[in-house]
Amino acid sequence: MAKPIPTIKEIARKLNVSASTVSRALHDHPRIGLKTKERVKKLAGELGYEPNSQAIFFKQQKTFVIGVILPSIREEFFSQAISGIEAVTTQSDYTILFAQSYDDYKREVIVAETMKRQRVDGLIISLSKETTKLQHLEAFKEMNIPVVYFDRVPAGDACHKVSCNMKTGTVEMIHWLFSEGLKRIAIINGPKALFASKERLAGYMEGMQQHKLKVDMQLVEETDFSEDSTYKAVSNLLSLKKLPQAIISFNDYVHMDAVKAALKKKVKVNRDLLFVSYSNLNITGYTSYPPAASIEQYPYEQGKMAAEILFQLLNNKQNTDQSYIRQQLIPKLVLH
Amino acid sequence: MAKPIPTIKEIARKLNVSASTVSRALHDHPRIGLKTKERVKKLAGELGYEPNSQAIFFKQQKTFVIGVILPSIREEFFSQAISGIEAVTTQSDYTILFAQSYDDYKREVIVAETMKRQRVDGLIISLSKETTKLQHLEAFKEMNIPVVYFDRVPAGDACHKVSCNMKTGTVEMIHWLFSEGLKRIAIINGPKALFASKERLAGYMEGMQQHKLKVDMQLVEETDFSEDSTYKAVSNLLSLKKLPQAIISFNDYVHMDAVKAALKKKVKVNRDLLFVSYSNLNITGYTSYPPAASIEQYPYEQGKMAAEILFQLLNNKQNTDQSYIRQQLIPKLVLH
DNA sequence: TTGTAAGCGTTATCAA
DNA sequence: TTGATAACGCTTACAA
Repeated sequence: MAKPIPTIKEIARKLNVSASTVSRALHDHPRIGLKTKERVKKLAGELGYEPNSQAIFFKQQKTFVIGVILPSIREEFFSQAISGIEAVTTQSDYTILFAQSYDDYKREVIVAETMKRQRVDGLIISLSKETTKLQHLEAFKEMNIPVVYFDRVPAGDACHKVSCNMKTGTVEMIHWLFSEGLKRIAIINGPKALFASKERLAGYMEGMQQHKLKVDMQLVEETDFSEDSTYKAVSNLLSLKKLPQAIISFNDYVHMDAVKAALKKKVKVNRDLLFVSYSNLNITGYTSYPPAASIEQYPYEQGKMAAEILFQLLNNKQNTDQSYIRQQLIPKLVLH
Repeated sequence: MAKPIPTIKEIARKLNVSASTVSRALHDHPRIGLKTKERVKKLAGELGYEPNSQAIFFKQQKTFVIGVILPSIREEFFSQAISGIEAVTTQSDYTILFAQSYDDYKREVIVAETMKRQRVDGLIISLSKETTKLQHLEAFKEMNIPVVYFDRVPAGDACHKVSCNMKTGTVEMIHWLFSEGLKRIAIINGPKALFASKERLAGYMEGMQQHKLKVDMQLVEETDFSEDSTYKAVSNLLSLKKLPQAIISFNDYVHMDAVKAALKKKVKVNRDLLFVSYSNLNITGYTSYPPAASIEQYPYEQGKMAAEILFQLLNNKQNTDQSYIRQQLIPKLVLH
């Protein structure tokens, strides 16, 4: 059954020509005999010859593979993002080596190692929520493998990254809430380590101050994204003497858990207490209590842009220009 | 800036030993001098040596990469499945080359080609809903690359596959509906070409007959999974003279669209008309009208089993045993 | 205990 | 127009 894959050598042997001739014939090299070319192509077709990319890549020191590491593909945000990445890579005949960190720093290090060993030509990553150190990724740079971060990006300037300016988005959100007459605005933020959390907080502060609203730190809660943690955050907010009039959740998943918690506590969701969120995912459309407003973060576009930046870097490898590319998308407030 | 990745040769040169010694030292070959071993390892560490897997794989004629082709990772079903696959591959130091067919046959062919060129060691695939011909996948067999299908599997016997026995599941569902006193049971099935659709229909027929219920083909609708198509199916059912008492949707996404449609038509969902479904996805828990019952299809387990079968095949490559492995999971009816 | 050399499949360079 | 050869990085039989 094992009809082995023919190699150039075999074709050469059967045709009594040299391997290089076969190679050239298959590549339509200009100065190769027409007859030879045809003979070679014919036999190659019959034998079902397939060039061995492993060998080619090995020789070229390229793999035509880019690594993609995401916290969790189950989140619609990331599944959309990877589709954006895929849209770009397909065009360039690149493929995607995929792995999840499951928001676990150790796993992120391990899968990064694996991808490094696999010699991916480039890496696109959205950091795990636990990640603070970046040695495992700095290592790529040393090997001259470009790394592009997106969405969950490091704070510093010394990296290529794509993200949504959540500060701006949050300011806009508060602006809208204020215009609706709401002044006691709470936020359930993500883990402090996340850059995205810092941005949200900064936007929260700035937005409140712009409208001369007092910032009450009791209104600032935090979740590690587990349902329990979000439940606790909601509990805390609902046990305050002065109840909040609106809750901004870190994203739509937190939002859904927050609503669940609020309903248990008999809150009249979006009547007594307005829930708003980030991400603007499709699934909220099917839920009982979608957020009254959500900030669209364009995951597909973020993925696409990250991939585009990566290819830009790959094509300028020898380029001495060592500046970093940083793109910020302007999020859009979507009312529901 | 380009500190190039050191190779075995360089280490050998700097240490005035041969490349083979370095290779053996790094692999803890038993009969290599302790001192040499240490010297080599030390320098390798200092230089940040990383074995070039490309070269190793090239030599071993293996890639330690398996291809995974899914219709759409945005569906929770498939994102759970790939996590199951990943759980297995990680243990064996394999990585996943990932691509989506977007339920487009042509795309499926293209990405399959790409993976073949990349010489994946094996392939796991869930077919696009358009796929009827399998040449693009037969080609893998000829190259001795094992292929394992899961969930959306071909009908024939001549392949390795994992799926949930949806016939059994559907019979069980009808059994339960009957026990709830419902007799006019409609089904919104998927495209006829899908094996999964055939199984559901077979189960529907059998279930109805078991309970001596008349099978009325007007109660059997079909959707191509688009919201419009599902809307039309629901419309048709609701315009029947004798209205159905229950609707079985192909999966939870169809279910959600079906409910949306029914609500537009002023149906009292799950009161006048009971909605049940397949998949038992988490997201339905957040929706206003989760299915009254859903058939758990164990996507994570299916992915895991498919990967396990694949590794079994990879480890028995020379094995002459050419029988096909076919696994069926028994789905579970989950009441909500 | 270590070194030498061949080989994996392909392509590029040089020579014929 | 075609052929011979070397090279990519690594492993491994065989030789020393």
